[in-house]
Amino acid sequence: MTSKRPSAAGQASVSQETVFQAALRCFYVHGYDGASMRDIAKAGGVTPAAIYHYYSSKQDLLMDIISRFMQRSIDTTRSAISDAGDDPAEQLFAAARSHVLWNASDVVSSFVVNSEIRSLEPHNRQRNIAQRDELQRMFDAVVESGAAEGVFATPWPREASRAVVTMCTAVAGWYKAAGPLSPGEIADRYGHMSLSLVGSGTQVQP
Amino acid sequence: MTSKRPSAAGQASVSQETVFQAALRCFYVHGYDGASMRDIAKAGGVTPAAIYHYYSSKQDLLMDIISRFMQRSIDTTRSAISDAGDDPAEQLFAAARSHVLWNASDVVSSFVVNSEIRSLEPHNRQRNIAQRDELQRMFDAVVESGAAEGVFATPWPREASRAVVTMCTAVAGWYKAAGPLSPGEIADRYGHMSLSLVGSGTQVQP
Amino acid sequence: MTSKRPSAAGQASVSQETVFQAALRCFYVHGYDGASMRDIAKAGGVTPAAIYHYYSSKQDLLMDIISRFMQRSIDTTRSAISDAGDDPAEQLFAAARSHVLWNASDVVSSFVVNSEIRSLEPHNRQRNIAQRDELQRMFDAVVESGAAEGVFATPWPREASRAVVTMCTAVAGWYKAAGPLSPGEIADRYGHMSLSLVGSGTQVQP
Amino acid sequence: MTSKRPSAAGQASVSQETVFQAALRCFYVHGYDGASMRDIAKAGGVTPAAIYHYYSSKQDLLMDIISRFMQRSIDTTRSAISDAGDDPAEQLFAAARSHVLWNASDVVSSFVVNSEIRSLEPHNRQRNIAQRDELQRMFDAVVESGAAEGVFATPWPREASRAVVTMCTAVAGWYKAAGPLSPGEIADRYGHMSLSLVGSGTQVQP
DNA sequence: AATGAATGAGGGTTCATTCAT
DNA sequence: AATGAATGAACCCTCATTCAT
Repeated sequence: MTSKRPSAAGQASVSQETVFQAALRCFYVHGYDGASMRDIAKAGGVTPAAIYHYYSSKQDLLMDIISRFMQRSIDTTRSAISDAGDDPAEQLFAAARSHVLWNASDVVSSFVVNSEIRSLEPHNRQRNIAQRDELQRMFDAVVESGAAEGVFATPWPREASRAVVTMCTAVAGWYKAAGPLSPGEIADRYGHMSLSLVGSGTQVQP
Repeated sequence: MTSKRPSAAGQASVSQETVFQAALRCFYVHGYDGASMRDIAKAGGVTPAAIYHYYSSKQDLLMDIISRFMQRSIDTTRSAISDAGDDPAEQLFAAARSHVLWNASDVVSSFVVNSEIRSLEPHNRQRNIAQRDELQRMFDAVVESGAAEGVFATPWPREASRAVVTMCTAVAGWYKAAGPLSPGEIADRYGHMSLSLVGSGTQVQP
Repeated sequence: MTSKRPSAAGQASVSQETVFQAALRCFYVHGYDGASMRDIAKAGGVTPAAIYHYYSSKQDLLMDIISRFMQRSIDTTRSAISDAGDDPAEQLFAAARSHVLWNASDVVSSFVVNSEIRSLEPHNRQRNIAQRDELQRMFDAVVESGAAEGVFATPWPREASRAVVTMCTAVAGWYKAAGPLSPGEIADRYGHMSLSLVGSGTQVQP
Repeated sequence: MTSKRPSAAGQASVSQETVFQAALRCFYVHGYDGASMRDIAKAGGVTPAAIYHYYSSKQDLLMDIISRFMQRSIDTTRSAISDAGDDPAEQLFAAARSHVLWNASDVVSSFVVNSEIRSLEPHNRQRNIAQRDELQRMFDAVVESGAAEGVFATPWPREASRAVVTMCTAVAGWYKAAGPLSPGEIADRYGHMSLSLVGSGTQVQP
């Protein structure tokens, strides 16, 4: 049963957003099973029972967190590609760059989204897989078109595409705001490494 | 504190190995917090209390699983590198290849090891970080020596090295024995992609 | 840490009082370690989990029982002494008498309080010792003033004072409501015996 | 079922004595229910299972500890009285004195014996009550004979006798070997206080 | 919108005890 | 005489969730 929450669409109440953020932080620190509804309530400054005004269950909370983030990942990537013109190399560079930036901009969400998929119940997991596939397919399309045009030399476009998404997503696992590199610098480097990975001969010289 | 188990060394009893495997499978399916000691006991065909003959706690079980796997990851990689001769390109190819093979050969362990680090208590996490660093440093050394010798063109050896390990490890996240590619084929491709990533001009043509 | 219970002060809820009484009885019959939370819950007609609405732990329950009783012991004794005028003999008689009456009036609490001190965790035990000292010191002051004024002949006021408190407290260990003597009669006799113990020459003839 | 141990009579094996002492200490520190058989085994340097060679159960261990101590309390008191001649005052002085000495000489046993009676199962508790009565009756006899002869002025020989035993036994609850008074000095004082308690006019001047 | 009280199920862990060796 | 392995029951406590108010 889905909650009475207005989902990604309508304006969520202030309290709901508070609960959402509290849950996100708790799942990040303790994991889905390790975080209790009491923990979340305390972190959000509300009563455990109050959470059930916005979410029908703990699972519902997790699903909201994951699906919202994934949808924005998709939207962000789509925009980056469509703004990059027609050159597959420019498109891949832009897609990788934006994916790194997006994940580095919210490492907490990114980590939860990528580590708690297992905690989704079958029905929700299915929807999640669809979103992940949608994201992956955008990268696949870019790499495959580059391979078809001959600008990417890789003989395995599918593996390369998967590796690109994987390594860009993983940035959230180690990125620290206090590190020596800015998110933009890291994103640039991953853009170039992605081009290397697919065997692009026309990659912009760093 | 730690159990009477002979650790990675001596011959563990049959029952202990049974418990170990049962715990591994349960952690894989339900996660550390999601798996109960009763689940593990049932999966191993023993009593919950019997587990405590071999492991002092649930945490002790997780630590054994993780540290054993990490140690073998280190040993495997070290052997691969030292058997590969003096050429950094050959070394990186061999290291990436063996790392993919190792993780694909035991996706269950690999997944648990790479997703339950958060569940380690501070003391154990510290030891785990040391092992992860040891593994990463072996790849770093290869990439850096290649960069110093001029056989790797990458301007960012450190990021490239991290990306290589990341993407090879992640193979366990999607590899299925029933897939179209054999582990050896996948490993080969990742070997080559790793060389691309570091800008190797001397990579063997696939 | 400590529960939300209003302690000795405010009005405790009916359910909390029920739990308190159930725990008291269980500790009396089985001892602290021998009584289980399930026993207590059953005795109070509630669920085990419900107990944790009022008390944060089994230890918290014990501490509430002990500290409440001790505080009333102190208050009772203080009143008795201050109502007894200036004569140390009258004061000691009154103090011993009221202490016997108090302990005989609630042998269950008295027994638990005096036999489960060991079960207190260090922090709580410390607070308990302070209360016991406060009670003992009131008797000490009376005996010492009597010795100083020469109305008590005992050469060892400190030992005598301790013996008085000991023997009066111990009444709870054997007093039975069905016995041949009323609490008042027993209290009178212990008042006189206390005067004997300190070598009072002016004790009222029984 | 009683154990195969040779009871208080025959020569106990060295190991059994070790187990006995370990149990005594554990019961002293943690209480009967609070001490586990594993605790006792560890304290005695043996295996939990080994304990069952000497004692049939945990309860059997407690009973052995309590009944041995009580029997010696009785024997000690009987000797003291019979060695004291015919004067009830001398007898009471000697009995109180020896009882204090005995309890102060083994505060650990004394504490366990006097605080774990509740932990005895019905059958064993009955036997314990018989021993306690036997001890009390020896004091009663002395006080009553003194009252009959007119050398003790107390109008309540029974209460006085109980108070004497109580306060002497309780010495074990606070006596510390490092204290300012030697056991002998404390015993003397309690002997004199006992005479005061029964209203003896012929008590030896301290 | 929000709460405090309550629940039944289950959490990790320890228990006294047994038994084949 | 002594052990290591094992058990079934029970331990204290916390869980997600409900519901009258």
